[in-house]
Amino acid sequence: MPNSPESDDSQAAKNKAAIYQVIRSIPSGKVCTYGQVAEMAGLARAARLVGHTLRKLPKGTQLPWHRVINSQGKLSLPEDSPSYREQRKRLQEEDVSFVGNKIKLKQFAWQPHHRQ
DNA sequence: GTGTTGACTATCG
DNA sequence: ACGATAGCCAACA
Repeated sequence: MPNSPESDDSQAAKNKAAIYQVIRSIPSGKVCTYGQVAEMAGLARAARLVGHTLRKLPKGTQLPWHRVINSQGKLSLPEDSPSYREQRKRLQEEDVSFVGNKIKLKQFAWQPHHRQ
């Protein structure tokens, strides 16, 4: 008999939920890259999907989206955008320090396999 | 259905 | 360290 594949819509909703859950688990004062979030959500090589998901976040979301940055240690937003300043402000309030416009990933990257 | 875009990333010069 | 390039994949026109 034919398998019962879920619709693309349902799968997309599932992926979004997985991405949300991963981001929710990032502790304060730590950051994750898009690729890392995708991998932890079971979506390897879907870094751009994480970006798309965050871009469409509802305005009043409680998700700590500001803890997701790119692999260069920079924020993936135009520096002149309100969102950029919001993200940077929130991170600095969590004691995540910037050097120029970059974060030291070696220091602030969340390593779930390491004991804190 | 096809081509373009983008809150990505690894690699190269 | 930095910009250009190619690969990637879902959303959008």
